[in-house]
This record gives sequence, structure tokens and C-alpha cells, in this order.
Amino acid sequence: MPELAEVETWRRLAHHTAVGHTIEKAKCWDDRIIFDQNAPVSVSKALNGAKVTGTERRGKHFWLTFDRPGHLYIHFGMSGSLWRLQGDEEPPSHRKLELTLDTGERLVYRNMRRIGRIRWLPDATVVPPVSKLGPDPLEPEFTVSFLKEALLRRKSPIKAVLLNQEIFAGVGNWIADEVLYQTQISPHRQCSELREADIQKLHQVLLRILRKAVGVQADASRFPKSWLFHHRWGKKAERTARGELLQFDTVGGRTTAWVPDVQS
DNA sequence: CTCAGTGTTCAGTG
DNA sequence: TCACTGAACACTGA
Repeated sequence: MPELAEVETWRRLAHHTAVGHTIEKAKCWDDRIIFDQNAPVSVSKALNGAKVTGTERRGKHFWLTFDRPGHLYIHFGMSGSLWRLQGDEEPPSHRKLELTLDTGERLVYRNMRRIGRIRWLPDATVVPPVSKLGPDPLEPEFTVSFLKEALLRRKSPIKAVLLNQEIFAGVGNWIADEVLYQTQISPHRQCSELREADIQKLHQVLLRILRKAVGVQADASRFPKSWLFHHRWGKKAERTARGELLQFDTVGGRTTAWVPDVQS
């Protein structure tokens, strides 16, 4: 489930596993969607013998930095994930990249449905998509006044705006629905018609949800029972923990789970 | 067999 | 130019 919380969890995993260590072997599986045409070769060439110096993330995008120029940029798409393997642990299927470190541990990028990206870039921050992203909500510049300014000049429904990564980056479909449920705002509400109090609440609730989700390593079984998250997947007329009836609409081109009795 | 899906990008519209 | 919408992308599983 790669939204901000999952990607941040994987970034931390990569950080703890790789920073300060040298890549002894970098293996790429041929995939012209995950990599571009000839990139697998250049990626593994660039990585061999490189020492990892850091990990960075903005929204759902993340990259590694090294003791030499260049970034390993990674996007998980809809079905990507990152694995840490110790000893001779079995790797998952659909591997696209495997980094073997000088500790003997391996970092494996897996992507089953192939919508995702790995690139070797001179500087991930200056080219799209990262250069086009709005601020990350966990960074200090994501203030209430920033949010107010950003939202009030948009005409789309709030749900569509939450999904727009150029405004601020990291919210995906389930987090957007969760935020709107917990702030009692309808996903159909026009952004420009939000009130000051709504925006303050959005800011506070979004941060609360992100911090909680990151705090439990994005393990959905540890999300609070009161969250809409647990009831949104069947796309049936389910009820929340409080007994409220869910409705499913398409907003911003995505299936949107919400509770009309509570959100307006 | 059909279709939706935790995301992004791009063509088309107004 | 700009804001916005909807389709396309690949594959799996319901």
C-alpha cells in the first residue's frame, strides 16, 4: 500500500539496512517499464561498489544517496514494496532490483504489477516527478497558512485536490478518504468553499493520521479500530465501527469511500 | 470472462 | 498558459 506512510517505513528500513555500507552486488531484472530501455545495465553499473550515505523521501517518492554523485530513485507505484533479507532468506517473487551489502544483507525491490519506477539519476530533486511535487506534509513548511493558501484557490472537489501531488505530496486514495472521514468533510465539497475551521481541522487530522500510520510502521492491523480504513475495501455497503453506513462514489477519478451521515 | 485497483502521466477541453 | 478531467499504463484477483 504505497502511500506516504508505507514509503516512509521502507525508507527507514533502507536507511537502517544500508547507510554506511557498501553495495557489493547490484542485480537488476530486465524490465523495460520499471527501468527504461537500457537502464538496468547502467543502474547496476553505477551501484556496484558504491557506499550508501543517506536516504531521502518526498511524498511517495524516495531515493538513496551515495559517496559519489548520483541518486537511486525509486517509486513503488500501486504494487511495489521493499524487502530486507538476512542470510539465505527466500526472496519474494517479481524481484526487480536486489542490492547485496557488505553486511551480507540484501535489499530487494519487488513489483508485481509493474507500475513503478527505478532510475539512476544525477539528481532526483531537479527533474520530474520530484521537482514538480508540492511539499511533504511531514516537513515544516506544511503549515496551516500554506494549506489555506493552497486549497482556497482550487475549484475541484477536496478529494481530487488531496490526491494532487503538485499541491502537497504523499496522500493517496485511502489516506484522502480517511482524512475526510475524520474531519467530517464531504469528498465532493468544493475546495474554495472550505471554511477556515475546516482547513485547520484538515491540517491537524492529516498530520495525526500520518504520524500514527508511520508510528506503527504502516501496519494496517495496528491502525485504530475507529478508522474508516478497516471498512472501505469491500466496496459493499459496509458499516464503520460506529455503525455508520458507507457510500462509494467516484471522485477525482478514484473510488471514494465516505459516510454521508457524518460528512458534509 | 470482466473489471477494479493503494499511482502517475499525458492528451484533450474549456 | 492554466486548471482540470479522464483515459491509459500492467497485472492480479475477486
